[in-house]
Amino acid sequence: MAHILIIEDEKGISDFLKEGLSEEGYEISLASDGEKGLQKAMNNSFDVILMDWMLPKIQGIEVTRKLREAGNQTPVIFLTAKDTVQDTILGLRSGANDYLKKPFSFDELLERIKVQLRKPQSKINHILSHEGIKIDKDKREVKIDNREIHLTQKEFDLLSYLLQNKNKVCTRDEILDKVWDIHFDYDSGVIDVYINSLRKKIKSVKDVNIIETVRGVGYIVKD
Amino acid sequence: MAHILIIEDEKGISDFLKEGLSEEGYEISLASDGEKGLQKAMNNSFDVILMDWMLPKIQGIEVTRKLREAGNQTPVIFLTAKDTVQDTILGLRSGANDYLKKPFSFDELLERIKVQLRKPQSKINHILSHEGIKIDKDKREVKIDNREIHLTQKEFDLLSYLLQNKNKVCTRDEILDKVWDIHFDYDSGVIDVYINSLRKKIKSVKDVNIIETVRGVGYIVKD
DNA sequence: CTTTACTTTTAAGCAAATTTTAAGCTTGGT
DNA sequence: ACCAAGCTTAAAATTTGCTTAAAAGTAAAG
Repeated sequence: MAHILIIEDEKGISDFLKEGLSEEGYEISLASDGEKGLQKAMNNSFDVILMDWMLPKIQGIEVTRKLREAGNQTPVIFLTAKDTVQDTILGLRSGANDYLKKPFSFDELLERIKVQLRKPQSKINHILSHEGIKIDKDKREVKIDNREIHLTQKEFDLLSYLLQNKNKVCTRDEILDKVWDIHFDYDSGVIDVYINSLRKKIKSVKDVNIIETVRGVGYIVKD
Repeated sequence: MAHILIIEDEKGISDFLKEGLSEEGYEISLASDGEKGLQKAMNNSFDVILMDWMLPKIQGIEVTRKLREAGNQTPVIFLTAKDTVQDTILGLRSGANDYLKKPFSFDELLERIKVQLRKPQSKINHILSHEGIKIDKDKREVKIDNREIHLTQKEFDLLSYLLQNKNKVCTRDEILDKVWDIHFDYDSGVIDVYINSLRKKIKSVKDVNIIETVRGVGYIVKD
């Protein structure tokens, strides 16, 4: 689970935060002044830092600035009583990622922490796989048991669409709509031709038929 | 300069935003309802989206959700009169990156936009390298096996962009958008010409072809 | 202001790959 | 056995990308 550093000198607040966040499953570290906070932040890798503005030794804004100068990119959320627009701007400009004015709602804080924890982009959704067939949407590459096969654009789009809707029958209309961008009623044999060519290309590498036809309706890929 | 999409139905507000942000040097696009907004957001690559909550056709929260479902990671900042904690949480949970309650300070908005525009990278990306090809973005210098080759500005930008997106197909639209700053549909052979010239210059020093073409889509540099 | 060197864009011909059409053939269900 | 739906194949139509050359645009130097 994610690891959060709280840099806050008022024990009441830090205890309250620690308790609440622990309950949510976060691992918490505390620092009671700017100096200790900076040191902890530099020597460990936290997922988020909650920062007070007014702190003993070094002010929060200065801690943030020094962190960024040192190349540390850990998301910083200010939690502070300094509530003017000017303060907010200074806080953000020092390198913080968000700025919450006290008193704040704990639930909102939770949600804003989650925003910072979001992965910039998970590749997870860009790779589909099914029985040894791997589709990498970024590279537009298809591998069967690690052997690459070349698909044309439409073949790739069609196969992706079928795998994306695994275990669900894709009707001809849906396929025409989503893969061919044809939104009206249209009758031609294109789909048949492409299904055929996909099956052929797959079979040339591995003797399976993953695309079943559902007579009168469309096609399906089952687990 | 960064490109911002404003999805907002009240003309007064969108005009105000457009004027203020243009003055700051941002390029602005407008959408007056959720449907148009979603469409624009999907078909272009913006750097930030400013989103109203209550919109004709599709609500802002739904637009955000659909964007994220489709894998679009563009930062979204809600600008809305819905000011309860519960609304904020719903907004952020739908996939937004920040949430500002009306009336907000324009200066704070500006600063929060800048937060979203911050690149999550440091000096690492100033030097790209790939199979003996080294690009120094600061010096705008390209070396292949330590022999320098001269690239024109556009050639340099294009090669940088491709290397920055290593292992991901760069579509022609994306390239036109990011390298040529052309944000509308445009058909010309410029990209082909530049790819050709890049390949030629690289080959004149080392007999490799790092730029693969993905027919019907774009180009990719693979590891 | 004009020249010159260079960069960027346009345009056109060509070759090759992709996509669509069409026609005959197979198959499953009644 | 019949018929419609689906399969297979090959050829036609279309699109795409590569390559060149020339035109248009820019900026520095004379």
